[in-house]
Amino acid sequence: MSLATDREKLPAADKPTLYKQIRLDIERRILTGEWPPGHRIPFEHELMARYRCSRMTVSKALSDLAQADLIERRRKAGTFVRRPTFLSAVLKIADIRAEITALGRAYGYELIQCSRRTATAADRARLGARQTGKVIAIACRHSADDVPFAIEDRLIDLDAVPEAAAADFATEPPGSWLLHHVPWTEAEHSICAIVADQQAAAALDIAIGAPCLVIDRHTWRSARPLTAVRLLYPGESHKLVARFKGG
Amino acid sequence: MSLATDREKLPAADKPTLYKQIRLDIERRILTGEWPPGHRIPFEHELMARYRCSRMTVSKALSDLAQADLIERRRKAGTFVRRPTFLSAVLKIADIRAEITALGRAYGYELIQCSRRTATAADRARLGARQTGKVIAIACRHSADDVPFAIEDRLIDLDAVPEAAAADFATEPPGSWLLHHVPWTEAEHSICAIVADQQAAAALDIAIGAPCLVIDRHTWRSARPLTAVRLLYPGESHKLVARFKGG
DNA sequence: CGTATCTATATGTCTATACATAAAATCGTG
DNA sequence: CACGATTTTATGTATAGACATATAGATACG
Repeated sequence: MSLATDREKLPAADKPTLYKQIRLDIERRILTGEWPPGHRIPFEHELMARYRCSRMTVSKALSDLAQADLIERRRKAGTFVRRPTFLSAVLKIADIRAEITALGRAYGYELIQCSRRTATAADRARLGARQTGKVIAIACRHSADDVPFAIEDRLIDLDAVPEAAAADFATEPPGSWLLHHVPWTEAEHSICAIVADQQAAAALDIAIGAPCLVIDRHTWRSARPLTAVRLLYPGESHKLVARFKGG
Repeated sequence: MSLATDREKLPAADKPTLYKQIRLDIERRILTGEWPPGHRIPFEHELMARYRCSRMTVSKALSDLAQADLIERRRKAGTFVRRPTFLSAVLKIADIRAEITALGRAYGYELIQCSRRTATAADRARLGARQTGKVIAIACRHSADDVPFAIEDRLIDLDAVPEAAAADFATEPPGSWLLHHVPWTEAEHSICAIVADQQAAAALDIAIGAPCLVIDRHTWRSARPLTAVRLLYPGESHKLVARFKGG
């Protein structure tokens, strides 16, 4: 190693301050699975050496990640990648496959429809995209222990997420694929209740007129729309739980 | 002012480290309205003098509050109390009166029932409280422009929140009162969809069988249950929106 | 008067250091 | 070996100082 000119290459950030770069770098390793849940993150003094900075700086990056519940810090023991909790996962990460797996149930996935087209006016309105471009439209169904769990209707902006063209949504659910391949900066959920019409009732194997929970989620990266998804859950058998810290 | 022995009295915290005490102190002033939205918080060097600590320490407290969207920091201008945004408010703060007022609609409140009793087994189960004690049970209705907006069914643990005995829930909605008088550390929301039964339909002025959104919220202070509330919203006319930052 | 430039200043980041604290690991003893 | 006391160590908090950066407000200029 030579002098302080050869810091490791790091992914770019909004304002590439050092602690943000460190945070993003570690976050990337966690989200890609390079550092799986339970993995011990290098000690602060190791990170100091790796990034050639002071302990306060790596500590700030780690504290940020700890506050986001991505890692857990234990005195004397070290810092570890947390396994995502079901509670916070629902509204934050919202990967249905991980959610069902975490519940210890058998995950089932079924692609109903997947098509690629030039965005219609309705598609653009739904995404909130200004200019015309290509989109992927996906309909699929998630099940737990062979019982329908949710149906998903998604639109992905192919110009914002060109890698999605190569993804195989017949085998991997789009939510999981996106979570692991596409970083996002903002997400908005909008939740309401409806009663099942004939189509929803058939897909979810419930009665017509039964209550359903609808979640519309929009995701952006730096104000650019990435994807819009509508999830339909059977209403009473299902609860969304979110936990917040206020202290 | 004498020497460093006379720091201002601050409310207690879990681990009363200095920056947490500062954070809590400022948070209290904001939540009680002593520092209303738009108010400029003292400059860092003023806070340094007030709390007799270094700038890094007050900066950490302020950064925490900024991350929680309670304040906004602008270079050269200073630090200001943010006016709560509707978006994040819904699932985080959940003060229905503030929510409706922020929408520019006329808020209406109607106390349906309010009683004080020794906690039954059902009450204890609902609160998650271990020991028996006094509780307040409240039923009320919120409306916007004279249209029913939500009905509320709440239980408050009087042992954990003794001040509630003196509150007048005939004029002030319990959610607003609690928000301004009782600090909490954890909250959990659980959301599902149901269809309106006869009673709910009458209270919300909707059809029997119409979809309703149900939010069950539990709030704790340092793992001690404070209150449990069930909110019933008309399902389709209403959307809950929550926004998250992931970057 | 409007506009471009400069300056003062509050926040943002970073360093090097110090001591506190919790808990894992070790040691010593019965 | 079991168990309590001691040591070690990684994180947690705090400090004083430095420089960066954005920008509100003052100033100079056309």
